[in-house]
Amino acid sequence: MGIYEELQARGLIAQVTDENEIRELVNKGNAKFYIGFDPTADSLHVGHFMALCLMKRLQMAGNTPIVLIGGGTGHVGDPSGRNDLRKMMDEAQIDHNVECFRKQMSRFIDFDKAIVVNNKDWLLKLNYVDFLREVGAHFSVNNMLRAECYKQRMERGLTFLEFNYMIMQAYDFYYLNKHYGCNMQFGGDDQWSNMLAGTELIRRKTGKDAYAMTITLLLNSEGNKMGKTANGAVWLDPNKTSPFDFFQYWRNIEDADVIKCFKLLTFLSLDKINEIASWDDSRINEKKEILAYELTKLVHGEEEANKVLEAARSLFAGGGSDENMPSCELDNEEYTITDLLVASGLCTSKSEARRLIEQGGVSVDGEKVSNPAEMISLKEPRKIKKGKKVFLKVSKK
RNA sequence: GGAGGGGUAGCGAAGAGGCUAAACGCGGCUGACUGUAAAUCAGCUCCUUAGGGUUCGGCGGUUCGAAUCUGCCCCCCUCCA
Repeated sequence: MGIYEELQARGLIAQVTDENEIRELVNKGNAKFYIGFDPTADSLHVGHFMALCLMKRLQMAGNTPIVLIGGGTGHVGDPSGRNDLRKMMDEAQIDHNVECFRKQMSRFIDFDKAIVVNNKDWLLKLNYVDFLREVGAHFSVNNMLRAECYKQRMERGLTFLEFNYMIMQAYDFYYLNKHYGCNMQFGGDDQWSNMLAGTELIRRKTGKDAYAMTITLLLNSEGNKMGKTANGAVWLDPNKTSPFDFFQYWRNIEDADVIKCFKLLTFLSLDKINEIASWDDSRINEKKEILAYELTKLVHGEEEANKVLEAARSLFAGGGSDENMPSCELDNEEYTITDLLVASGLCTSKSEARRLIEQGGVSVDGEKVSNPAEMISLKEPRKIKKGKKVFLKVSKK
């Protein structure tokens, strides 16, 4: 089974421009492919993670990845927040984000065998009129408006800036094709029309074919994007999403999504995954634990994954060591339980804390607290439980 | 540039002078049942020193009283140019 068939079997492939050509290129290790990442935040998230895994898989099969970081696009800023021109990221912020991306990516991608580029190196230099003549002339507005990505925006309104995004991305592909011999682009399924614009541009400018393939979006069984929580994305940066929370996110996914996540996100072999899938449903929790462990290991390393696994087990299964449970340190020696919840960040306001206590959702060292004014001493570290799944060990600094 | 329609809690959306801290839905939280799942059911969902305080794009005005009326400003949408 070639890598292409493996990707297919895992359900990673959403759309392709030319299946036979792509299979041939990829299976023989002749693909020089790029995936673009816009540095809109200082950490990658789960959505990027799938793309990185794909890169890694293809790299392991002998193909050459090109990581394109969208420093140019970052400069333009996210058009959807267009009344906030001031919020536009400045050079330093973008460079910072780019650095964070590089660092996180190095865990997945072997940079010695990969090419890393930043599209600001060519996009920012473009001359408007030259660009229009060389590139803009090849695009039909009529066609562009028919593209799904714009159709959806047509009702809400579309700025000229946003409208040009497709052309910029197409130009990236063309540029990489010309200067690096890049013959393929991968991206999320929502990028499909932008990617097609690129293959089209290359064909028109050079007469050669280039290929595009999109990755399945990570959706749960209800059709919502995974990797999002009420508090935002699930980040790969341990300072933004702690390894424990990261682990718990996957530990708590719906039953119906478990095997899909194994296939799309882990590096376990398909044989192994099929074996796990064949296990009886009574072992569903075991499956989830393996999934969470594998992903945590990929993102945060084996040592961290072991710690977190142990912490989760001891918290939920009882017994074991509490050494690795999430913890925080506070200034004072004594707090009311209400203040403690706020000071530790478990609640955002005293009202919320009080409510939680009144509803019976808080316990300290295993004992339910019902009085919002109860004093809690931190002479010894205390174990706070909020709801059923949130644990925190609190101690004095 | 002209005409019209809008901006209400995390989101969607009611409310059109006091009965409104603001219906309803989604989302979120807690509890029950479970398997750290889903579904279901119940409660909660601005802040608070529990007296109150501060909210309905922004700043003023009218009024005993304004999310509701009014002046200006900002932003969004639709149509016309």
